[in-house]
Amino acid sequence: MTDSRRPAASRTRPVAFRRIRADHQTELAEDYVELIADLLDERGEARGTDIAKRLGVSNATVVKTLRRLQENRLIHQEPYRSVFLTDVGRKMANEGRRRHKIVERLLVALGVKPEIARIDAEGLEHHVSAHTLDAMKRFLKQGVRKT
Amino acid sequence: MTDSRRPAASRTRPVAFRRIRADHQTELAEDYVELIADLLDERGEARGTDIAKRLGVSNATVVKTLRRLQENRLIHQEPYRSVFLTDVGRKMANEGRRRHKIVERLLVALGVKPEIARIDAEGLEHHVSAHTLDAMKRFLKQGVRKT
DNA sequence: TCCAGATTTTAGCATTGGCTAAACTTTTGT
DNA sequence: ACAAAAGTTTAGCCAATGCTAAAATCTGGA
Repeated sequence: MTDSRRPAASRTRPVAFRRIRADHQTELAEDYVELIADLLDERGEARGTDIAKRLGVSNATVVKTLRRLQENRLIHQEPYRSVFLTDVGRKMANEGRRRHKIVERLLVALGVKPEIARIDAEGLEHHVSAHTLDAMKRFLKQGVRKT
Repeated sequence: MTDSRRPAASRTRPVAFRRIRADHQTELAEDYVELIADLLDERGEARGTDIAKRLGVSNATVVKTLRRLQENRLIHQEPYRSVFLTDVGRKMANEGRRRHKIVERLLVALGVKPEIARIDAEGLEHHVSAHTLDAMKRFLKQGVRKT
């Protein structure tokens, strides 16, 4: 077909879009475990209501999502009790925080206002590949260079 | 409550998460119109099947999504015919391309490999605020410097 | 202790975005 | 011109993520 004559961008696209769809699946899970980790650190427990408040969604939605996270062994919880992270969940939370920090620091280094950097980083962190994250880290560490 | 004693990050979160959920709603629409714009530029028409191939989803899914886009006046199409963009759709596509280009160029400037920059930019472009985009533009324009 | 108020979960609904298989058009080759 | 092939749409399914209202459970104060 005309395929070989198409610009490379066209052929890479399905890959990119497939990854985005995959990322979206883990995105919510990551947000939850990070938030739960924060709450546990801050106050030793993480109740559904607190999660709901910070995420800006209803209680019922949180309950339903937590059930799924529990099925995926990221958290455990008994009815009417606080949520806790499994080892897997804790690891995911740490990984998320790490990414978040790097992205946020990068934005600030670029001159983005801190409050905005925090908000944007929340959305961006889930779509940064390992390679890009490394590049960001390198950039932050060693000042700069440019073409 | 304890609210005033919580770190600022906690209080900003609902804002961030709400924006992310909102972004997700427009994300698919933006991807579609950008893709349609590309196809129209490349070959003068954009058929459902081409969109499906590039997005990596089934034909049926594309049909269903296009119906929604048409309801939202972003595209128009007659059955069994090519899709076209409305003025609104065209504007959205241009805006998306602009953001995409800046993000991709920034990643490359940071040392990310071009293929990876392209893929990552596809996921990142929807979560970059106007302010952050400006910062990126400024950074790209004036070479570099660092704290 | 025990019940009233607060908290949490369940029930039930809607929308989005995915799929496959079947039905329907359009196009093409003889 | 028309039948077979190719392309497109419809039908009907599923899972995820959101909601409100009702039911269930927990807890603190009398």
